[in-house]
Amino acid sequence: MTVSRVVNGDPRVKASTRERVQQAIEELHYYPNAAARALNSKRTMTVGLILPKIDYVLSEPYFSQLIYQIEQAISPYNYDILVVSGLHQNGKDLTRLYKQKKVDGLIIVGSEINDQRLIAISDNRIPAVLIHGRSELPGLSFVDVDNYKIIEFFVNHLSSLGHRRLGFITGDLTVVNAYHRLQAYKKALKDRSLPLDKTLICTGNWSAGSGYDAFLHFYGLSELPTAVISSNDHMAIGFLKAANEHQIAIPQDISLVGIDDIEMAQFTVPTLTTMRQPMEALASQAVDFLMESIKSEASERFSSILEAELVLRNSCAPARSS
Amino acid sequence: MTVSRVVNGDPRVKASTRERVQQAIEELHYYPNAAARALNSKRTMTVGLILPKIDYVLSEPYFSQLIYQIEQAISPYNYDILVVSGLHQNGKDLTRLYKQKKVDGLIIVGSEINDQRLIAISDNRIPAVLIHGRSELPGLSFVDVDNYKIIEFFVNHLSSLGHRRLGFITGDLTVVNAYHRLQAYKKALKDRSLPLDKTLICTGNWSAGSGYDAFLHFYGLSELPTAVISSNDHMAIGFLKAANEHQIAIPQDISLVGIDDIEMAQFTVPTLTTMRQPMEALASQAVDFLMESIKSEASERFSSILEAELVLRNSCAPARSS
DNA sequence: CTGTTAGCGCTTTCAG
DNA sequence: CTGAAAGCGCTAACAG
Repeated sequence: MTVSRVVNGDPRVKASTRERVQQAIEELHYYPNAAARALNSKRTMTVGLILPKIDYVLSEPYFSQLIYQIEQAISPYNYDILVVSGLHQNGKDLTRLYKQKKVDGLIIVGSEINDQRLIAISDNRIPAVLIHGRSELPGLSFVDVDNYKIIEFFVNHLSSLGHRRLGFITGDLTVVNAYHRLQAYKKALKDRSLPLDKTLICTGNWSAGSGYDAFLHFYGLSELPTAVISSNDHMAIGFLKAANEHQIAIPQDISLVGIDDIEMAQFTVPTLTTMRQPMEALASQAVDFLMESIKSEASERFSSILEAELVLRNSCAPARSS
Repeated sequence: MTVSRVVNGDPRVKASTRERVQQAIEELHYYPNAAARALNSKRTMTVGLILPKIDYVLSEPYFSQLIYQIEQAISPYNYDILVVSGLHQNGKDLTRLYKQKKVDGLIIVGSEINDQRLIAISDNRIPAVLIHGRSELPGLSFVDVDNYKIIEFFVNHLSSLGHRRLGFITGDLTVVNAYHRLQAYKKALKDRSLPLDKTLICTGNWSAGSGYDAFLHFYGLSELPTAVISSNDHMAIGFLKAANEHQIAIPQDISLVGIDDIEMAQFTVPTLTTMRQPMEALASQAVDFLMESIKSEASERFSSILEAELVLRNSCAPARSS
């Protein structure tokens, strides 16, 4: 049909015919059948968005923001997104969606360390990009934030305020990001020749509840840290809550910082000093990389590391002169 | 092919052949092509999830929870979900996804009052169900929470604590839910013969910032309300923040309640009394209704109104005897 | 510039 | 119980 040409913007159609067809399309509310198109064009115009395995992630507003940003970024390409939680059965085989030809590529959020699922993706040459993850696998692109810089900045910031006992609350350590942040903490202490005290490292799992527990852990120590770096805002909020219940004042007794700049960070008492994730850039880069991978059959890798932005609020104070 | 029969569990295959085919499928990592299937079976095994138009929704953890629950509920049906924000262009024509044959039906979250888009859906006999919405349109099912009961309960609760000046913070009044809650507030006051003071009704938009502003509004009044009902937790948290900054103690000076029971409601100071949304039930009912509508060509309507559950925490106190 | 032919990978329907 | 034929709605390649 000539219709097909009009729909696809093929120039080889007389202007007048095009007009007539356009009009008919409008009148009949005609939409081309995506399944039929996908069947022979090998393009589904859909990408899969794989959310992390851990189940509390979706209670974090952070992820819904990300979904939103990705949707915004991909919409100019006329793509839709299929959202799959890594949690359940389907998540086991990330290649399913692609092999079924339901999607042209995958965006994977917050992959785990040594995620075996990524190998299958690379082996099958599935266009894919990781957000908040890294991989050396051929064909796998990634976009991440510079975790080292974030932590290094905070360690410097806090130690320049006179703090020497810096506590650290990790995220879920099976997740790449959490691990990097912990490494960065250790390195930064070393760089500033601050002592590394293992009791000041508390393993959390990103949830507010685990931040609450982290406070309890520190509170049980013979000496409190004078400042604490939390691997995300969520845990910092839990920490704040526990501190409040135990009459430990933030920031007077303990300075506290988080990461992400979730909306709630402005509404805590005191407001939370944190690092804002460049979420829009993260999303749009990821989308651009993925579109590039889908277009070019050659499985190139793209990657970029973005910088977080400091948001200075009221949860830090100089260390008490002792 | 016999393969097709095996894949679709057709019983008319010899057991031995079935085994051999199964094995080949495993070995070759074969997955049937969804586009081809969709093309002649008229089933895409995908549903569209339409999120609200308003852009701050996605900063609410509430919605990501919902996405998660829907995903869980639909996965046994072997369906995937395509997520579309109502915000941008595509949202204008909700029928697009269906007409393109990309989805078999739609789940629409938090529709607006007199949402024109719904008419097109009904007219086109697109299987659809509203979550947090109502509609009398033929073929449109819905699942909602009993907003009247929620508000009525709170009004009774607070007035039985001796409060007579009850403030109310609305959500975005273009949204069905927000409107119902406001109506319920007015009705409940009337039922208890409490005076309706318009200055005690403050129009918010669901965001924490608007809750903050609501406090400021009440604070500017010649007399503060002694208790405030916020149409969601998010705004209650903003309110809490503003109150704290102005040395108004919650609950001593003002009692406060929210709705939703978002995770943060446990981490505020004081913790927030609220109503938990039956989110899992909401999601699974919606999915069941939708699957039913998709199966039966007859455009039946299903609906159910679920009850929220009280979560009593520390943000309410008896009114001061004056 | 427009129409015809063929085929994408499946699931019918109808024969064997 | 298994195979062969036809067609879902589109686009690519070729004629006209």
